[in-house]
Amino acid sequence: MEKEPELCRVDDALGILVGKWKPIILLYLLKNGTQRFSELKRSMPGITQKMLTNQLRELEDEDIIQRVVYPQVPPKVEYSITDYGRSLEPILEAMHEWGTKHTLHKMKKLKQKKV
Amino acid sequence: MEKEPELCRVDDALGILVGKWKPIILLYLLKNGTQRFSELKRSMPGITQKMLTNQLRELEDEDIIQRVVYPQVPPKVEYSITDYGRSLEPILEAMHEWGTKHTLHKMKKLKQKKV
DNA sequence: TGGTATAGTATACAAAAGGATACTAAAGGA
DNA sequence: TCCTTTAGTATCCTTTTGTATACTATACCA
Repeated sequence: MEKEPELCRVDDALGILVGKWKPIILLYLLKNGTQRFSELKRSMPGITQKMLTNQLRELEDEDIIQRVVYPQVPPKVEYSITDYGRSLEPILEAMHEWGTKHTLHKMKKLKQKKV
Repeated sequence: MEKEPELCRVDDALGILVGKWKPIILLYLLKNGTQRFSELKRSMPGITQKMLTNQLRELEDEDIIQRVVYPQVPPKVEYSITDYGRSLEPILEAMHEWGTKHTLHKMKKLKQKKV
């Protein structure tokens, strides 16, 4: 057994993915390609403008997504995944898969609580 | 193109992993097997007793770890990963790998800011 | 009799994340 | 002239997370 290395590189990935809407945004952009602000908003009922802007900015700051502004009125802004962002796909994939696999487990727990 | 399914099963996995100390605790238990409370505490400088208890309880509530109390004085309590918890390993693995791979990217960004 | 060790709990507080609501500019259409 | 559309800001508030500190029980040891 070797001494543990810098264990927590995990937090690097986690830090980027954490945020109430970030996974949904990323999965959406991964599946549907480039999207305008309003399209994203419409596909996420419940999100406020502020939160959407905010989460997009954070993802942009990490170079996970790209923001392109068209100088028009009314404004048009498009968002898309960067290649760097795309490298997160396996992780999202793995989490999604885990989540679907373990829905059963969650339901068992719910039953326990009701008893 | 099909309509998107229930996209965000991702949050199920994410919800379990999120918490300032949870990934470290999990990696630690995965690598080192069963550990007592005090051993965990010693291996995580900076964590408070309250936080450690708290994070362990949350992981226990999700059936990710198991808690065994020995009726002794002074008390002895051991924590270990459950099989269910072990199923998260690939995700942690993937995130850790991603994190190490992209340290370079982070350093580039740091340089940019300094300019 | 007092100190040590273990695994906590209780309380108060600080910081971060998220939400609700109102506001903006500027072109085009009725 | 006013309304609509788009992609935002600004302000304030609530909830969730995380931190600091002090306190507990009880057996063993000197």
